[in-house]
Amino acid sequence: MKKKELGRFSDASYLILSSLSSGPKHGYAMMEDIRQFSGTQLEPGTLYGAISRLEKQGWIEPLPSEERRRPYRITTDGAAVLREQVATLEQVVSVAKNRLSALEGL
Amino acid sequence: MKKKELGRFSDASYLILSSLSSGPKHGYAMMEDIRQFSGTQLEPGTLYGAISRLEKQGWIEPLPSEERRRPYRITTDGAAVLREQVATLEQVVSVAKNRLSALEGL
DNA sequence: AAAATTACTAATTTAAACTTAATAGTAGGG
DNA sequence: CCCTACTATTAAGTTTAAATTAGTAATTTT
Repeated sequence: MKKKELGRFSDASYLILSSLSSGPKHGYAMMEDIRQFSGTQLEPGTLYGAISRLEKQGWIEPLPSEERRRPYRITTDGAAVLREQVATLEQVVSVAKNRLSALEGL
Repeated sequence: MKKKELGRFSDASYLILSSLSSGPKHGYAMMEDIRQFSGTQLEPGTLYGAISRLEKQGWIEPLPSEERRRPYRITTDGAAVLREQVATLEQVVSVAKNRLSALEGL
């Protein structure tokens, strides 16, 4: 997929941004949250890999860590990117739903 | 991302299935269609790679080729998988929208 | 105290996506 | 009728993300 301004934008990325848009969380808490609202179980390798990429891009930022937890919050840029992504997804979902409902039989 | 029953399910995959749910198309026509309804320009490597994976999984199937075109149509299985995916995406989009609207300032 | 859960790190493998280029047929305009 | 642009696919090489798995260690629960 090509998304000129945004670079790659994976499932894991927008799930994490969605999770952080209800407030700062550390990795493990995101895992739980994402599993609950999306049914997707992100494995540690996927989750923490995506987290460090998002941090590098400036879409999330770390907060002072508590004990052994490393909490993050979404940045202004991250929220903007998520808003854009959500708008696109909404559009795609609506097209897919319309087309599927017109599919005879299948 | 893990999706036990479905295996990987990429952006390119559901864009192609969405495209084919308005009727059979060959690769190039999918490219055009997808660009129009999603704003995503799938490059040939991505598109034809995803097509052959979808065929292998039985979610799309080839029709007799016309001239130099290789048209495909979505299968019953493919439609079922897309329906499921769309339902999940709808759920995720709705959560993200709610959370974003509650994000003060950002 | 043992077991389960929390929380993250790390390494390897697999597979997808990006990029780019090559190929070749077809159509339209000057 | 030749040149260009568009149509349509194949192919190759590189990069990156994701899956898988294992390991560590602290905390909580039983």
